[in-house]
Amino acid sequence: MKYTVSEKGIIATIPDFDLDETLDCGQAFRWEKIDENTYKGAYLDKPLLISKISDGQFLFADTSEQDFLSVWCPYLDLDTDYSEIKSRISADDTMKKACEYASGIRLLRQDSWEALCSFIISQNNNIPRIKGIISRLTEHFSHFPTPLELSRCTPDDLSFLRAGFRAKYLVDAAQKIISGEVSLERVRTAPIDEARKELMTIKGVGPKVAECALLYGMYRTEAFPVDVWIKRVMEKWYPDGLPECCVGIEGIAQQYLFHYMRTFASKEV
DNA sequence: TTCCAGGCGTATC
DNA sequence: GATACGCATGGA
Repeated sequence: MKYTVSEKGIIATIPDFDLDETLDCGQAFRWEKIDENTYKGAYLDKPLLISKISDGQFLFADTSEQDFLSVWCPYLDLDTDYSEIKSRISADDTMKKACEYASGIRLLRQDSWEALCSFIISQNNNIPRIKGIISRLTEHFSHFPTPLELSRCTPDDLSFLRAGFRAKYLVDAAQKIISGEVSLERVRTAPIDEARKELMTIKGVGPKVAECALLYGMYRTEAFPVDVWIKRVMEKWYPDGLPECCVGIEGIAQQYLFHYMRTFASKEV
């Protein structure tokens, strides 16, 4: 990772990276686009202003060199070679097109608890409303609430969220983590089927939410969330399953396919 | 007004 | 195990 420290912040050269495609593509919900080339957000309650300053050049402001290295590099998955990943999965023709269409996607290494909550909130919901609920959640607690903080709430206490029927699911997730009934650390390293099973003991966590928590919150790249868009992708191009070149990184392939189908192929019909 | 949004729990067969 | 239906909320 090449970078220099300037008065304005850290200037880093990052290949295969697009702010919109990575921070505003439905994998994270706390990033706010404040102008054409800048996003404002936080991770582990550390703030960041990140701007594209030219092709492949990004400014990290409102942060320190230490946090750049220990927080933002891992979070943005900057040590992973996405050119290599894209080259590998481009052995498949449709995948090649999807990679070319949204070539700046990166899989964020998000916090597992926050991702779990975010995707519990996401069910039968739209992205603007998901963002609103999470924003009210973090503002109310002045940070993303811990499992302990949420476990002490009743669904009624969370009515300010306007999360509807999902509030009770958040409380159940928090309580199961505090009781030890579910351990996100155990889930993180468990064989994928056991991991899915353990997550799905939480009320409001079904196959889709479990898969999203694994992929986006635990960097389990073999997790493959299937929503309506990916269902269409599979019916259209992969009726017999994903190609061999995607084995082990189905979740990353899914990111390219999701974006491709939503913003491009959906125009065909 | 009605439909829908990166689903899931429950009832019913 | 498959399928239908309700669910909170708010924007289109």
